[in-house]
This record gives sequence, structure tokens and C-alpha cells, in this order.
Amino acid sequence: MRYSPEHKQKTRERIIDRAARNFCRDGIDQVSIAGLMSDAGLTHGGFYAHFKSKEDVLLAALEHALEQTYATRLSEAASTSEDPMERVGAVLDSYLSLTHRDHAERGCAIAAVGVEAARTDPRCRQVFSDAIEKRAALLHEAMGKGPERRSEALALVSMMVGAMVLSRASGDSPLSAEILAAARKHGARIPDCPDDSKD
Amino acid sequence: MRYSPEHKQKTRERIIDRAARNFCRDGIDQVSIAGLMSDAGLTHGGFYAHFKSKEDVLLAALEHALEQTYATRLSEAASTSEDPMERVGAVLDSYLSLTHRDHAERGCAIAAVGVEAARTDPRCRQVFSDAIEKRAALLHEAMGKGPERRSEALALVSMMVGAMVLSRASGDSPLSAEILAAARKHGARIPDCPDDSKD
DNA sequence: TGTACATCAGTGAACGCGCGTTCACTGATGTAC
DNA sequence: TGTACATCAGTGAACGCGCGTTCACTGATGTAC
Repeated sequence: MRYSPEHKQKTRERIIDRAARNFCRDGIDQVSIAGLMSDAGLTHGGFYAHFKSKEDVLLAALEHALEQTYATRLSEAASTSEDPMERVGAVLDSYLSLTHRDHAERGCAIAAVGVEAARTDPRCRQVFSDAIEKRAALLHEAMGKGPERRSEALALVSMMVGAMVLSRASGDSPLSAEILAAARKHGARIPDCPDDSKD
Repeated sequence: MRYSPEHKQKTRERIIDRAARNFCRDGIDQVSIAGLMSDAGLTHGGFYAHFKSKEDVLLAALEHALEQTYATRLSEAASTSEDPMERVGAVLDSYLSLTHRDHAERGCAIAAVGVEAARTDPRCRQVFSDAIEKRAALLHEAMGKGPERRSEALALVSMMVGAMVLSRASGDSPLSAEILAAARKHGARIPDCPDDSKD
């Protein structure tokens, strides 16, 4: 090998990292290979030494983004306390923040490009499925209750992603922050409700 | 006037209707003016006799789609019963259905293109704000409780939209339907929880 | 240690393509007489 | 009623542009001797 063994791998990871940022910030179609490579300090032709196509780098970028937010923000928030309610509250506060709303480029890829990415490539749907499962499992465990509460975790993830989508869709109106606050409040209550399920 | 007074207006409405379908089904960037006009039985050149730009028709299409789903499905579901809980349940069942998941082209425009549209045009964010307000007000009224419950309505709308986004993002995996079921179940419980708020 | 060489990550011109938009036009329509 | 005319909704060729992708190449690097 001419270059150090990690050289190409490092470049590849730099491209993926920039791709994750750009896709989540601008949307899939607004990201060009040339712009992406330029952000990574390279020229566009080199792209195809690392990826087969734009769809390929999208897939890698989604996996990277979802792993990043899971490993850092989500699981950190979920391990802040001994108290289940506080753990869930910490996840909600972290996710449903104005900072997250205003910085999609380092935020949840499902909220940022879930709809677009899933529309085009079935492999993206698989990546999203796995990510949703992981997030539901994290919340499920954070709740510290029985296995019958999995549906609560799924409902919570739904509310979190939905509130982020709505708060971004409603832009800078007062409604935008109100939505986040409402989801923080009632999200924290979902594990509170009496479990009268018959599953 | 050479043509009947309503002639041009009818054509315009036909274009808007097709635009709403195509945008919600395929995403904004995947819809071309030529394809849209062809769907409306016209050729692409005529487009600019009706709209100033693609963004213009997007705005009109969003308003149309949001008004359609509100006036038909949502408000019908919200007036099916005398019982507040049943009304909310009917809205949830209607929105969180497999039919809705699989037919974005006639479904909720916020779930379908909310993120994409809001990213590009501030006017879209205003349209979405208004639509979210209307939907929250509908649910708020359906709940039949005091004005302090507005945040519950916002949380419910969040959960509905989020569950639809997630169920589409997770494609055809079993998880997809599970998410919808979880949101139906726990969405219906939000108005059930004791109101211990201090607002 | 120094030099010739082979590798291959990265370069940048070129491609074909589809897009949004423009514009000179056509021809179906309702009106004037 | 019949005919000449004005209107303007709709047509389709043409435009410039940016995109994803290809490919012949370059030059920095580590290796062989």
C-alpha cells in the first residue's frame, strides 16, 4: 500500500460526515456531489473512488448520523438519573429543544430526511427501522417498566419526531416553540398513565 | 371574455389538484412542471399562464391539500359522536390508518412534505402554521375540555404526524403497523391523563 | 542513504440528461355587425 | 343567421443551467534495491 492504511478510510469517513450534515440540513436533492466533496476538501471526481452512487453515500450518511445521535445525545440523556421519570424527561428535553430544532445538520436524521429518504430507497427504510427499534428500546428501558410498555415507547418516539417535524414546519411562529413544550409535557406523562391495556 | 368565465379557473384548479397529489406522493423535487401539466391534460408551456413559478403552485397545492383533508376526513371524524373520547378516537383511527400510510397522495401534506416544503419557502411555514392551528383547535374542541388543554391537542397532533412519518420511514416492516397501533392507543389516552398542570 | 519505480487517491474536463422558464405561435372561442 | 374579427388559453421548440457520472490524467506516497 502506498498511502497509510487508514488514509483512504479517513477520507471516506470525512465525506460521510459531511454528507450527513448536508443531507440533514438541506435535504437529499439539494445536496450535490460536487458541493459535498468540496466541503470535504476534495474535488467531485474522487467521489466514485469511495462510493458507487449518491444513494450509496446517503445510506452510509444516514447510518452515521443515526448512530451519532444515538450514541451521544440519546443514550447520555437516558442515563442521567436513577429515576425512570427523570430519564425519560431528560431524553425529551434533549430531543425537543430549540437547539435541536435549529440545528438539523447535527440532529435526528429521521425527523430531517426520514420522509424523503424512505421514499426513494428501500434500504433506507431498513436503516430507519433499525434506528426506530433502537430508540424505542432505549426509552422502553429508561421507563423501567415491564415488556408490555413497548407500545408506550413507540408512541413516545412518534411524538418526539412529530413535534420536531411540526416545530420546523411552523418555522419562527410562536406556535413552533409551543409545540415542543407541549410534547415535552405530555410525552413525560405517557409512562404515567394507568396501564389498563389488555394485550 | 372569449372562453367561459370559469374555464381558466377550472384549469387552474385541475393543475392545483394534480400538483397536490404529485407533491405529496413523490416529494417536491421529484415533481416536474412538465409531468404535472401532462397529468392535468396540458403541455408544460401553459403552466406560466396560471402560476409564476413552481414555488407558487406548491403553495397553492399545499393550501388545497390541507383544506381537503381538514374539511373531509378530519372534521367528519371529529363529529361522529357525542362522546369526546370517541371523537378523538375516530380522528386517530382515521389518521393513523394503513390506508393513509399507503396513500400519501391524498393524505396529510404536513406528514408528506412538511419538512421539505418548510425548508425552502417561508410562506410554506405560514401555511403549515395555520394548518397546525386548525388541527389543534379541532382536537381541542373534540376533547370537550377547558382551554388549558390546548397543549394536549398540540401533543396529539405531534404524535399523529410523527407516527405517520415513522410508519412510512420504516416501510413494510412489521414495525410500521405497530407504530400506528401504538399511537392510536396512547394518543387516545392523552386526554385521559389527570390534569395536574400548573399553567 | 539515495534513486528509480509502481501504486492509486485525487483531479478536472467532458458527457448526456432533465429541469424550470421563456416566447413566438396557433387555433378554439365568443362577439360585433 | 352568417361572416369577419379579436382574444387569449394552450402549444411546443428552444434556452441556460446544474446535476450525477465517467475517464484519462497527475502527482504524492511508500517500496525495492
